[in-house]
Amino acid sequence: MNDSISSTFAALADPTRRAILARLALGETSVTKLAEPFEMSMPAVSKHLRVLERAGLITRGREAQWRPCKLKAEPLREAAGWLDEYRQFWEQSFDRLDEYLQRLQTEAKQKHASEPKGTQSNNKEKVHGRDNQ
Amino acid sequence: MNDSISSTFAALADPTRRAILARLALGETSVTKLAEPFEMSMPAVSKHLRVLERAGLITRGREAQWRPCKLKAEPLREAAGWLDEYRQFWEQSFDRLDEYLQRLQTEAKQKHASEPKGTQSNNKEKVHGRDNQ
DNA sequence: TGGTTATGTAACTAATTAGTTAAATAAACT
DNA sequence: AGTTTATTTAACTAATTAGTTACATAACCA
Repeated sequence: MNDSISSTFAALADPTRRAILARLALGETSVTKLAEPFEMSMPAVSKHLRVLERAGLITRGREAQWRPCKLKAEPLREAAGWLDEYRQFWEQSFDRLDEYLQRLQTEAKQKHASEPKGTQSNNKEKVHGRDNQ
Repeated sequence: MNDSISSTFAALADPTRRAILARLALGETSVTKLAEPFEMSMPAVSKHLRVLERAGLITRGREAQWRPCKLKAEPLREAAGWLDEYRQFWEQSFDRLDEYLQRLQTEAKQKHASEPKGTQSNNKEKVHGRDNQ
């Protein structure tokens, strides 16, 4: 498991490391600041940072006694590229869900035409969830 | 590490499991068929399948003595959604690379105007690599 | 020079992972 | 009923991971 994409996914599989990346998305910062939100020793955080560094997700500079960490998004781009090849599959299932919901809607209308308009398409948007993740 | 996205990324961190998903993208198939390309015992493959199943990336049916595996892309959609929040970062660095390459081009033109046209923008596309990953 | 602050390394532990072989289950075939 | 085929479970091992505490390094500050 020394290929680039494996070490990227492995690095992303830990919530602490994802939180660190989220913090770094707000800007470069020191190890101590990064460690603050976690109930965990500094060496533990240091180890997480090394994992992120090995995966190429961060770089570390030097500024006096601080080692500011900086997000490097290139491996994330690779990972997104890998996932993108499967996009058709989740979009396909949404298409089927759309059909299903539309059929439900049609059947409901046929049974009793009193259902207020717009309700179904609202549900559809929520289930899709493309905008609010 | 029992949250959905962590177990998804962890499942994707192994090349064997990614290869299994790639195979399943071509269609539902049996455990034995899935195991064929790998120099690895059946129980090992079986364990990989359990990891994928736990992550919700596959489901297993029953058809006589076969247990056909089927790709479920929903967790991939979640993972892609998580990554997408970082899209601006890799696009941003590309923007900077664009600027850099454009500056190189401009400087090269100023030094000796004999550089054939179109070469630089070709390089730019290759470095972007949005189409050929 | 000596103290403080920021960070990394060493050595250890417990839990998890990825593999193995051998045995169990379950359905089909004769 | 007995055999073959497909798959899973059990029991084990070696390697890796995520954490700990104690110590080391390195730069600044008085």
